[in-house]
Amino acid sequence: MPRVWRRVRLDGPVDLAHTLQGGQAFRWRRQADAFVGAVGARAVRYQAAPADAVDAAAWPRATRAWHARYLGLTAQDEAARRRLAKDPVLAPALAAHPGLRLLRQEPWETCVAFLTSANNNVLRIEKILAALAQKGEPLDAPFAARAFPAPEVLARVPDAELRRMGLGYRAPFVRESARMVARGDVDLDALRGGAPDEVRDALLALPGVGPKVADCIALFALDVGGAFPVDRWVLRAVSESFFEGRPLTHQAAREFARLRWGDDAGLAQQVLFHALRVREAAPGVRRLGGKQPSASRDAAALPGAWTRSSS
DNA sequence: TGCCAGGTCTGAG
DNA sequence: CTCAGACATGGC
Repeated sequence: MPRVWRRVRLDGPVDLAHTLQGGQAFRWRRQADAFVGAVGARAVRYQAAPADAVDAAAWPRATRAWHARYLGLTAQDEAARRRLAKDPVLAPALAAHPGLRLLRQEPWETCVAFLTSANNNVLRIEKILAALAQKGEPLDAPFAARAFPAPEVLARVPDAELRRMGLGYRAPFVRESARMVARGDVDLDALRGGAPDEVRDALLALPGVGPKVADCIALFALDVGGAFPVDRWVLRAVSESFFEGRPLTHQAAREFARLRWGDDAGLAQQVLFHALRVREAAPGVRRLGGKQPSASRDAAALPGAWTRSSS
């Protein structure tokens, strides 16, 4: 099957490093000044646009729209950002990271990624997903890229092999979830755009999926903007920024977010998470951009991004 | 060398 | 219903 490589200019500030390797997605690789990976059945290469790049109307609109959606560069995303900017407490963090976007990823891959993320660290999550991806179809690209293996495929991988990939005790979770999704017991696509509570409850049926992972899948893959995943970082951020550091339950943090930000809670979550992690520069956290992260560096947002994708 | 990692599951109270 | 502990694995 012939592949056409297209080069598309995307508008809007995108901080590729922080967006693609900031804990939302785990399969992007840095290649010189670009990021290579796969989204669904497309191999993709993202790169900051040259400063003198000019837009061209002839470039394929559909492809551009597709990438704009994936990278969180739609008009809706901009609107959400503007609304959140009115929150005086959130505004500084938001302004400090103008290029941080909310990705719209593939549901099944996101499901497995965050199943894997529980009680795990980013480096290991990346390695495990890379190993799992070897079960997927290779994509035609000038770099190594594979589609993420379908649930039917993962459901057939023996438990011992999954463990060998580093999944450990999560192996049966992945296998059983794969089986359930393959059977249609949980229809991920049907949950797209649903109400946060309903989507979450539906996802909780999957083994290894608890409240936090469910909200991650809802937010990063199912267009549930009001989903507010509460992990240790976000819990801390909410407590410190809004409750003077008082202890807070996960549920309380989530309800607070829903009340304060409504359908924009998810983007707020990403901003809070990212701001805290950058501030901490915690050990084990990848040094983004290969340098000390800093607000000024972030503020120098990229004017756009080039993409290549087979179509 | 231990501790820790974008939690979840389980059993006890 | 709330709440410790356990939980595979490997990086730091």
